[in-house]
Amino acid sequence: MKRVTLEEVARVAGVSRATASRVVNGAGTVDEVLRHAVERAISSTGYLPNIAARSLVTRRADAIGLVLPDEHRMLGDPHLGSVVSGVTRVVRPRGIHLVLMMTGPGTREQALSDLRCGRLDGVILVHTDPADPVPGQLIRAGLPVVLAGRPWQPMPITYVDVNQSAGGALAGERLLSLGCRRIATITGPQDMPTGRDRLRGFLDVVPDAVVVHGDFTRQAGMAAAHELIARCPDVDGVFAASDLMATGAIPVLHRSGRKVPDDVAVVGFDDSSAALTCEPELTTVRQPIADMAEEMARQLLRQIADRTAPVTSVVFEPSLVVRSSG
Amino acid sequence: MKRVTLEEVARVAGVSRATASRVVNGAGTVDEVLRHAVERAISSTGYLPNIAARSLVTRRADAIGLVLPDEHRMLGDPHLGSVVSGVTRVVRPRGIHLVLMMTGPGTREQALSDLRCGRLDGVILVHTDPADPVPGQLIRAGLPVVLAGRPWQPMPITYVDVNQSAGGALAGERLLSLGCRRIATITGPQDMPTGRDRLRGFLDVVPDAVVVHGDFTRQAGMAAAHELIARCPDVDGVFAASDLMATGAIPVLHRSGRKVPDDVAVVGFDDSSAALTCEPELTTVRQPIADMAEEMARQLLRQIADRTAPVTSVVFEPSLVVRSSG
DNA sequence: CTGAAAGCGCTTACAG
DNA sequence: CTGAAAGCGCTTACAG
Repeated sequence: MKRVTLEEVARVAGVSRATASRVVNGAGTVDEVLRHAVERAISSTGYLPNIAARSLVTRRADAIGLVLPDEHRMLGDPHLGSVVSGVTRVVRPRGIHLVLMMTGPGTREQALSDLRCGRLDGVILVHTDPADPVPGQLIRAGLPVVLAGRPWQPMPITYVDVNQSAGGALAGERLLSLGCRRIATITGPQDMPTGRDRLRGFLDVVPDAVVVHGDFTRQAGMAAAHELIARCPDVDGVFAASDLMATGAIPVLHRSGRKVPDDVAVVGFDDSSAALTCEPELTTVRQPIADMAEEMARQLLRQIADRTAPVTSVVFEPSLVVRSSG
Repeated sequence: MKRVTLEEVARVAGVSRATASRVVNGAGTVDEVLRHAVERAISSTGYLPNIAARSLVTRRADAIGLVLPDEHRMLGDPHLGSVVSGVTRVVRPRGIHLVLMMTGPGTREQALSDLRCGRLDGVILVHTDPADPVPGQLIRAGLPVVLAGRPWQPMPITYVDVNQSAGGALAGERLLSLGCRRIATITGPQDMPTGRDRLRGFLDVVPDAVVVHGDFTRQAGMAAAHELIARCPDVDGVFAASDLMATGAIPVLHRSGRKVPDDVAVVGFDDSSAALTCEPELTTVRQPIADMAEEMARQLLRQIADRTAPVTSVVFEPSLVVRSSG
């Protein structure tokens, strides 16, 4: 099974390599007759273009990177599949490869050098943290990059996010409409935009809520529920800023003799798979992850096509998924 | 920021392009003095090799594909993160890219042509189904491939799997040692090796178990639990062949007035995140997914390095994770 | 150990 | 619209 080159296709079709190349790349400026001859030659020889040779001259890798944080934070992330699926939808039809880079601490620079040496045309950065220098370096180098989620500090970078505070408000309104009178929230980390925004939106709607701090993990949800019961025994509505925290809190509430949702309504955030496997099933705020991922890919492709494209931010609206817990 | 080429490094170091190339690639046959000169030139110029140019001559892409089934089956897959993380651990230090291909029906051929045109050096195939022609085509073409999980039909292909029947046996032994007398199992699909093997191993240990069929989904777990209660009201031990089915079955058991684990012990399979968010937490059979993924990557790299490497299969042993449900 | 030279397979001005 | 030719940046026999 030897490799078929353009040279051979051209020979079979009786045209020059240049013409063969034009029809492979869909240049409109080829005579019908020759085009057909080349097309026949392509299928009869089973020709596939050598991507490396093409890249060498076009200076495009036709590959983008999806840079994820290290395993500790990502292993349990319920959204990875949806993100990949969304990005794939826009990238695949264009023949662009999705390169997954799961980075440990200090390894994110890998993406930078892949970009610099032309091995990647651009990257989508997920879950950066405030100390991460990569986004800044990327911007300074003028390399195409899109952030998943608003950056920690304001910076001129394209990002896609969900309206986190609107999500918090949705949760608050739900608990209010359920008739809850003593409402509490278990927050996400307050040094993350996500954590802060969800809380802010929630407090806009339920200003007198009891606030207990958490960090999005299940363990934090359990600890917070204990604290909540002690501080506020008559609590009848809880907004957990992540589904994971909600799944931690519910068993604690149950064990304290409180029924969910009869005694305490619980609303989560994420609509992760945990929302469905928990008992009762979780009412939760949904982010359209796959759609957001599609948009990130589109934004990145736009930047790659036009290096001077303006910095953009796209914010999606969350929705409430009503199930049994609240 | 213009691109630095080997040519320039050579000029700065005062050597030929060939010599510069040798030190970049770590060929041992370079004089100490020249080597140092080149290394200095590399860092002073910030040189990064152009991968496309290198690929063109080495005929290696330095990229492998991870081919996953379409979103429907993968979105909820709890293992994606672990698989990626395991593969990354072996692939990254070698500078090899991990290309994620999430395939819809009929799209798996993409991987094949990427392989043929040299854009990928090999692929790891996850969750093939029996009708999938790709594994066969890959083998026939002599292209490097590793399967995640035993193939449906016997074929000469390298794969990595967990000892599924040993896992079923582990679950059976657990229920037995708990003193259960009326034991049942909710099976996976019996046209999948995974489903069959888990059942077989379980029945080896609990030959008189009541068997209800499922398909690994949560819905199937709920339906099966209803059937089970009807057919066998005194059931006191259940092995669900997936955690998802277990999380579906438990609430049904609860609603029927049976306490888990007091009245009915439940053991799952997968040690997925669902096992932790369910109440009570699930006792389950664990597969060392990340280790298995590492091994797949290693096997693939071996095949890429040596096309005549013998077909191998590596089978890992599962373990029982005891929590509260059984 | 080192360098001059060929060649990997493609795209793209440039002429015609 | 078409083709001859240059060139993308690297690696690797081949001589020396």
